[in-house]
Amino acid sequence: MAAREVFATEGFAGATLDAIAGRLGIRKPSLLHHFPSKDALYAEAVATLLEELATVFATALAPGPFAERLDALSEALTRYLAAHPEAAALLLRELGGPRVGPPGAEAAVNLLRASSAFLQSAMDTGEIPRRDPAQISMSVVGVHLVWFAVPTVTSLVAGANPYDPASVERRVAAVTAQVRAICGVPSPAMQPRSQPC
Amino acid sequence: MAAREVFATEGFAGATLDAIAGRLGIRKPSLLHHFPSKDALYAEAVATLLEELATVFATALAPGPFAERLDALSEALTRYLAAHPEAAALLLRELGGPRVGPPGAEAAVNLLRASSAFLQSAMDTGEIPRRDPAQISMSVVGVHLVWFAVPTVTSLVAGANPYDPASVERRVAAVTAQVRAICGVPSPAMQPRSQPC
DNA sequence: ATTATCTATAGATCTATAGATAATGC
DNA sequence: ATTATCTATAGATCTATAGATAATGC
Repeated sequence: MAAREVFATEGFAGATLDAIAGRLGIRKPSLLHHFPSKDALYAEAVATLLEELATVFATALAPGPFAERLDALSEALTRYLAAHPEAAALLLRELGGPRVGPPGAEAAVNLLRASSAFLQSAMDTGEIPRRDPAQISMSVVGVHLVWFAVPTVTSLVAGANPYDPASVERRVAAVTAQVRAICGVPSPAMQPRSQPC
Repeated sequence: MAAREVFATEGFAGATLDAIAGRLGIRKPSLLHHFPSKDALYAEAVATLLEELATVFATALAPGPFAERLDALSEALTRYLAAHPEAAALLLRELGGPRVGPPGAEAAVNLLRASSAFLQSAMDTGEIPRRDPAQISMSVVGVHLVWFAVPTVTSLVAGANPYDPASVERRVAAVTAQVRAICGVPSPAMQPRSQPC
């Protein structure tokens, strides 16, 4: 949606109804015909984003061994964020701002709790070492979001447009390995010293 | 500074000069007596934040073995962000928004390049496996920032106020281990399988 | 540092209009 | 075929407020 992009780049207060309507090719009063207020428009933008994320989670977390499910989740999230350039910035703004409230905060917290429960079950079966799942979940979210939330900085530091297909592939590979490492999954590439002797 | 907090929580457009002046106990025209414009006030807030961060980097990166320097940096950054509750959110807003430009973007990119160079030197000496330093630097920044940038969500997921002293200690311990893992530093706690046999 | 004031603009409301659809009459 | 209704759109307008300036006080 056009509103998402404007809210993501300009912030709630900086996003004007004129700008959003302009992107849609209509006038401000027409936009307000579809939504009772700017707040309602914002709430809808955030809600649909979180619904899409919940779908990504549910799809990626299909049955299978822990490491594969973790990789699937990392890859699916990265591809979603790459395909929706406004998503990461909007999420960070929404979750951090004073506007956190239903439905934004609750839906996001539910996703993070699902992630923590997923990690907890892997700890219970001994697949990964016991750690505080909340500490890991928040960090994994950070790894995923920041790369796409600050595209200008990312492209300057990485030397490539992060939305570039080749760039996305490199990010998928890097993030998958990094998330494994954070969770404590033994990854051959990350632990060259742990070869059997 | 009071302006930092308002910019961080409300965003640039949402931060009113009245709100900032109110926190300072003065009136709006008095605030504009010290700064020529709102933009100048914002630029100053971001610039001083990045100068403080540069100091934190410089202090933590004192000579020593790579792993110790990395831990010192993780700890120093976490303690700085915990002591300045508005810093993480302001950084993410600034680096992600359309307002990225001197001095914000340049100073931040310099810090990230310093971080990448630090990692590169450890790869050159074989202390950590060769990876793209930019991919690691951005992820490490994500790990550090998001935890403190969305305090409402963090406290709901972690079940504790992130600015609480005990909570900060737990975060320092978790982040230090996670950053080591992302960088590929063998950490006994994270790699129980790599004991000599 | 303040009070008073200026100017611009934002969200929101009101009224009107145009195309499409449904219900009704012949 | 006609009338009524529905839906989306727009221009004009209202009200509030934001950033900024000028004049003044201490």
